[in-house]
Amino acid sequence: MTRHWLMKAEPAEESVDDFLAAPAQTLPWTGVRNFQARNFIREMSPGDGVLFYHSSCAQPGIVGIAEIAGRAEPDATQFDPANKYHDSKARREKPLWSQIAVRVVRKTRLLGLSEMRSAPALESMIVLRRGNRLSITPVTDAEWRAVLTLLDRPPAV
DNA sequence: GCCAACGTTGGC
DNA sequence: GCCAACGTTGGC
Repeated sequence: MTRHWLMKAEPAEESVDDFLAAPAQTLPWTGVRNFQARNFIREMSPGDGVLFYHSSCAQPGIVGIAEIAGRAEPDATQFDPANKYHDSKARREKPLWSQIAVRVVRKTRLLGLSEMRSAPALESMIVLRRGNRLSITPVTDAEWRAVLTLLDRPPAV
């Protein structure tokens, strides 16, 4: 079954443009170090739709449409002592964290956080809930369609 | 830089 | 298993 997700990236680390510039517009999504978000990665299937979100930046919001391009596999960065996401508790034979290939399909206009909050159709989105800090959240079919509709319109805020 | 909110850690 | 302290996220 095809599902939909919202995935947060910090553009200073990896932006939607970095994905577009990569071979096949695809990069592994690494560095997730939260169990709930990791479990979502493990539930993903190739072809799932992704809302690409920029966070911790001047203009937080949705900036592109992407899709899952592979299956969950061990996150390579957990084994690398030189990597900032290194996890000393992880073992090759017993990985703790997962990564997955993500392909950016296209950039969109910025659907800013404030515009998202002001759209009644997006009210239920987990990413908009108070105190939410999850970097990966499931998106319902209705929310997905509502976002695509909003993206086709000029900015409302 | 501030701060709310949440996850993780570790003592007991 | 409880829970206080601490660390992190992320918008502003």
